[in-house]
Amino acid sequence: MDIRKVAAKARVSTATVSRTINRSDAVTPATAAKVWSAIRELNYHPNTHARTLSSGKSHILGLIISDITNPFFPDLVKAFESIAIERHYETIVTNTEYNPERMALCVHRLLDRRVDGIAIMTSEMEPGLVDEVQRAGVPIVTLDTGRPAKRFSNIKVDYSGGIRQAIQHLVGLHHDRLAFIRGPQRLKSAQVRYNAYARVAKENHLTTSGGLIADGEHSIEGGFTAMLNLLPQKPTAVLASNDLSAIGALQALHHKKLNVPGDISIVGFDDITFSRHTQPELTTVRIPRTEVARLAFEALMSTPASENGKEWNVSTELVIRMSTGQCPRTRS
Amino acid sequence: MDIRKVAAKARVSTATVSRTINRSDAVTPATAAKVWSAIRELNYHPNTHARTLSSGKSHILGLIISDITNPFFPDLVKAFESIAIERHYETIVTNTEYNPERMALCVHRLLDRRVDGIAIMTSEMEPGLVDEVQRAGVPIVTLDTGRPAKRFSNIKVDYSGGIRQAIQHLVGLHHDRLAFIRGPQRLKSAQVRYNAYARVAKENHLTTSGGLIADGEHSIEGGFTAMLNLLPQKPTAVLASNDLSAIGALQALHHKKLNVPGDISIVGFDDITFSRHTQPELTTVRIPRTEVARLAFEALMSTPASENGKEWNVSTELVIRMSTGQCPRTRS
DNA sequence: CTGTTAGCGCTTTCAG
DNA sequence: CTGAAAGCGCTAACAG
Repeated sequence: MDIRKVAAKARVSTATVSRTINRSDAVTPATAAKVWSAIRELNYHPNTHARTLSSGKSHILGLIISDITNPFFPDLVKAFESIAIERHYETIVTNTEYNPERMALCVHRLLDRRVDGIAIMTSEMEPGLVDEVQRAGVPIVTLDTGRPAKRFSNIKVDYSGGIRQAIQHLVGLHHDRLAFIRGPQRLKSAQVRYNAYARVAKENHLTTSGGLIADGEHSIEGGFTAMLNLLPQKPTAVLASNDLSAIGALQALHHKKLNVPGDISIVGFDDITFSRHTQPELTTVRIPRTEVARLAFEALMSTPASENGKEWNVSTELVIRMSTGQCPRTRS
Repeated sequence: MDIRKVAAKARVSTATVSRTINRSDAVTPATAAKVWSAIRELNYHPNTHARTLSSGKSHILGLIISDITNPFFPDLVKAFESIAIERHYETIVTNTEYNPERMALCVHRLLDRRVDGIAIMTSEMEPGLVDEVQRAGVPIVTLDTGRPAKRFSNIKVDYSGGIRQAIQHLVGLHHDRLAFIRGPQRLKSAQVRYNAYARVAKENHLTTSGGLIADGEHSIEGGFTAMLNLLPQKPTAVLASNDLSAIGALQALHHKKLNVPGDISIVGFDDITFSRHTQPELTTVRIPRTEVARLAFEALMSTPASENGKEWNVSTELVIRMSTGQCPRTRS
């Protein structure tokens, strides 16, 4: 079942069949109709590999993430795939498992498959790999990594703005001892969040003594421990670098029979699905992942083979739920 | 950069290069060495599409799931991909979004990409589609759907056994009013769980009056509502068809200021990651998803082009955590 | 507007 | 054990 059979049945050349499949407008509606009906009758499906081979475009996109098991990613992946499907692209998703070697492997596999673009959503990236992709002539888009260059775009999330939204919310509730649970400082996105906390806290004349900073490793367990370490410093509110560690903090407080937000307020970052279901529901800074996915796709599509990419900005949104309230000391 | 350049550099024919790449043992170690070094020097990567076109094997597998956003799936997907990579297969993951039309679309897209096998892990399946895949000559494996047939394998999870484990655990704790939160009855896997509950409860001479059954839709919200509806019937323990609805039940009880397991015991099903982090930690029946992924891959690999598939069994495991305890009425 | 034809890069007989 | 050559199924000039 190949294009020749269709051509024969429709009594045209294979070129014409190819043209009508590709919706070239250089085909008379009449002949196109003949071809389509032949296609239907024979239940013909073009061979994508043959297509790729001769056209040079695979219509496959690569999406690299850290770990599909991390609740940050599923929404992103889902959104990216939906958009891709809509635009008739297939997507291959690969996990780096936070491992640089594995990241290199992912990139190479995608390059071998001759993908038409690679979206790297891991907030870490070896510059060497970007080069390689660029040399391969494949558009690439990353999350918070580097500046636009040849075929290279970047999506920039306004983490600082998000932290500022959170702190202002807390300050508005009269909190004055604001602790921070950091993420792994080797992650650029975690660094940025921490720096923003330090800066904005200072702007608001809040103490940021060492005791108010703890490391939460961006995990529930880490957040739990971090919160326990923070407790002796009597913070009135705690800002976590991501939702997972905020959830850990929530559990630690529950464990210590402290009330949230009665005794302490908690704010997360990311707005993973589960944040809506914690006890109490978590106030958090949302990263609009659907939007990120959309921009990533757009960036890949809009980067003509030889042009420079651009920088795409996305801003965060404070989602106020039940884990934040008036500072206990200032309540009537 | 193609196979010809390599052949030229190594001073052999393209056939020989092809053979050494494919590790045919019809190549002298000496010539193979020459070829490999040429490959390395030129940094040659075979074009997978050309390969697929002429060999007929794409080395791509399709993995169809309902929704990557459902916490049941990420582990499964991750495990499947790791195994696939290890064995040098690429995998394309697609979401049906619980929609039959979309499922058909997924299957067709995969067939168009000439995948070497399709794993459908959705616990729902149109028989028509299976036929189509079979006719296309592509091995297929499903989860709890139908009996083995030509190139068609099935993985059978022992849901009944799981329900039995849960009920026996509860009976051992002297519970006698055991409620059940059902899943959507159009899902075969949910039906099986419900039927098993009814049967095993009866075997143990427990009441299963209508009031002890509620619909939880396999979601947190659904579980919440279901639990509220169950409360007037004063169950001493509740078994949920999946963890999400068990988590909803937990929240409902918390909301009503009831203690788990002091007042009521709760058991979930699946053992999603988050079950370890609920308050209290959820006792649940684990479906070993890594094992399921492994078997699915194995099933696809071990189905020679024209042979019948087989049935692969996987059993569940009761994970006892903190949400179950002695029946309150029978405590000293 | 349609047909002819030369590849795309690799695998695979078939000879030798 | 190695090479020559015929495709795999499609696209893209180039003619007409």
